[in-house]
Amino acid sequence: MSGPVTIGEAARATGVSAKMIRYYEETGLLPPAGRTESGYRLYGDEDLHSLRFVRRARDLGFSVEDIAGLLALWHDRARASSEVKAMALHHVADLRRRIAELEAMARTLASLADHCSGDTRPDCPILDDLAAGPSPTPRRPDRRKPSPR
Amino acid sequence: MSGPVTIGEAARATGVSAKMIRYYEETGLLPPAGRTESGYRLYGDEDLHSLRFVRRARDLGFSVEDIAGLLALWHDRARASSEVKAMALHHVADLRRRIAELEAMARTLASLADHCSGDTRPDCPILDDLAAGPSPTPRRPDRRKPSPR
DNA sequence: TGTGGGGCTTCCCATGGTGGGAAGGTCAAG
DNA sequence: CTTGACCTTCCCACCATGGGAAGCCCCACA
Repeated sequence: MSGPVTIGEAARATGVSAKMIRYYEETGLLPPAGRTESGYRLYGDEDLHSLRFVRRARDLGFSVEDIAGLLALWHDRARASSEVKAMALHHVADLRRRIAELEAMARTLASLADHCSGDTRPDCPILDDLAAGPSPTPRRPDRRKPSPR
Repeated sequence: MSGPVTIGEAARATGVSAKMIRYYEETGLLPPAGRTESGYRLYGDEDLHSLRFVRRARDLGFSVEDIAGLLALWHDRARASSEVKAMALHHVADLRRRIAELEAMARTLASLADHCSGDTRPDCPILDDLAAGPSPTPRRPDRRKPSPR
C-alpha cells in the first residue's frame, strides 16, 4: 500500500518504459500524471492499472489509437460488450490479414530457396526470380529480348 | 527500342514510386541515375531491371538493407548460391517468427472474444483480461474446433 | 512565338512507436 | 556539502513511405 510512485518505479512495475509513459501522456492516451512540487510525475494505483492495461493491449498488437478506444470503453461502466467484442474481432481480422501476407512471402521464398542448390556455384533461382518477377503470374509481355549486353 | 525514360515513366514501368526511386538513390541502394542537361533523371533498361528487382524483393518483405546485399550478390557473377540461399532462409525464419507472434496475439484475442457475450451487457472478458494481465497459466486454447457450448 | 499544363527538381514535414542522449534540476544517503 | 541516482524537457534517429510547396523545364497547340 505504498503511495504514489515516480515514473521509474511505475515503469518497473508495469513494464512500460518511462519514455513511453511520457509519450502516452503527451499524445493524450493517458491523462496528465500528478506532479510533486518539484515537477516529478506521480503514479497511483489506478494509474499503474491503466499502464498495465495499455501494456497488455500493446502486447496483443493493438495500435495506440485503438487502445484509446479500449480505454474509453473500459472506463465506461455502461458500455455494451458488443462494442468491445467488435473491436477485438476487427483486430483479429487485421492480424489474420497480416499473417496471410507474411505467409505468402515466406512460402514463396522458401520454395525458391528449396530450388536453390546452395553450393559454391553461382546459379541461383532466387536471384533469377527477383530479377524476373513473380513466377506464378505470367510475366508481363517482355518486349525486349534478354539481350546479352 | 525506346531510349532512357524519365522518373515518372520508370515509376509506372516498375511499380516503384518516383519518391521511392529518389529515396533509393539518396540512400545509396541504387547508383545515381544519369541526368539530362537540365537535370532530369534518366533510366535505361538496366536501371529499370534493377528497380523491378528491388520492387520484387520488397514485395517479399526484405528490408532495404538486405536488398543492398541481394543486389550486390546479383551483380557478382562469381557469387556462391549458398550465400543467397542463406539470406533467403534467414529471412524466411524471420518471417516465421513474426507470423508466430501475430498468431499468438490473434489466438489469444479470438479466444477472449469467444468468451464475450457481445450483447448490450457491459460484462466483457476481453476488458477483464486487458485489465488483469496475461492469464497466469499460459493456457492453450485448444486449436481444434471449439466444443459446442 | 506565346502560353498552359503537366512533369521534373529539391526541400521540408509527418507518420508510429521506440530508443538514445544532452543539459540541467532534485533528492536522499553519507 | 558532495555524490550519485533519479527526474525534467528537448532534440535526434530509426524505417519506408507519402504529401506538398516553390520553382524549373518541355511539349503541344493556337
